Amino acid sequence: MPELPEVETVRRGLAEHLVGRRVTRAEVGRERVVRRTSRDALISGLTGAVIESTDRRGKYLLLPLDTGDTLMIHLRMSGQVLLAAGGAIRPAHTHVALTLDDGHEVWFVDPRTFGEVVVFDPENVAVELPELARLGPDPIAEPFTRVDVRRITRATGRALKPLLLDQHAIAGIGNIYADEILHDARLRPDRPASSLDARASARLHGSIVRVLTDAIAAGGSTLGDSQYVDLMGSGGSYQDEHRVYGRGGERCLTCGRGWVRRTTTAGRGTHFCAVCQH
DNA sequence: AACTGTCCCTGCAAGC
DNA sequence: TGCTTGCAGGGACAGT
Repeated sequence: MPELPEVETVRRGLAEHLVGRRVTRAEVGRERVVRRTSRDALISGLTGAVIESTDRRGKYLLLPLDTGDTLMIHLRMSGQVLLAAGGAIRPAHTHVALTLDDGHEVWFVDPRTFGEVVVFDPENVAVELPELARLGPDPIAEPFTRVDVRRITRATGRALKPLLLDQHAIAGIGNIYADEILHDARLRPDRPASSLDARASARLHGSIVRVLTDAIAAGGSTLGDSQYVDLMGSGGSYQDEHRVYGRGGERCLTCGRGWVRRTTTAGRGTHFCAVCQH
């Protein structure tokens, strides 16, 4: 499922192929993916617009347009953004198709339709896209220091895993990377965040940055079921470096002594090694 | 503030 | 083999 590293990989593909391109045609299939506004709003907001740059905050893809508006794409669980030749056969669940002035098409494909596409006015973000306005710091795209992590962990009574999953606290971390980050930092997911001393908190900061950076370098994680792929349809390879996620019941790769436990926290599958994580 | 549960949706896997 | 049921998961939201 797309988290910060996967969305960043898609963003880099968009930066390479979409910047400077004009949208000559916009088509919307299922109205659900444009539920925040409407089919007409998306089509009129995109037709004739030039994509000026690419940005990302957490899991939100942001493409500023020359009209002053910004195109936002959120992949949620099963969304994909694909680049294709004009006129190519569109896969099932292609809900938005944009034709570019160089003849290529950009597709938004999403079987579960949890994802969404919207054109909004960034001047009015607090009203048009309130979740984006309330997002916490992005650990890769924005300055993010150990002082930030210290502040975030001290100010709450929550456990580490739900805190990492909270997009208002830190933007971009989902279930896979929360488990991998906590394993890397040798911290239990159910440990109260406020119990971290300065040293453990600094370790957590290091793990957040390191795991996300490594995952971006690997092009993200592509699991068997969720089928994350980049703009060109290629999968990532970071799943080969997962040490706990999806390894419940296996011997811990890090300490070689414990077994990876799979529990449920915050309604999500949680994986950790009780021997090396405290 | 911080829990839990619900909803949205489809594909896949397990059970019958 | 073919059905039904359950589960996964991002994230907003409602209720406690």
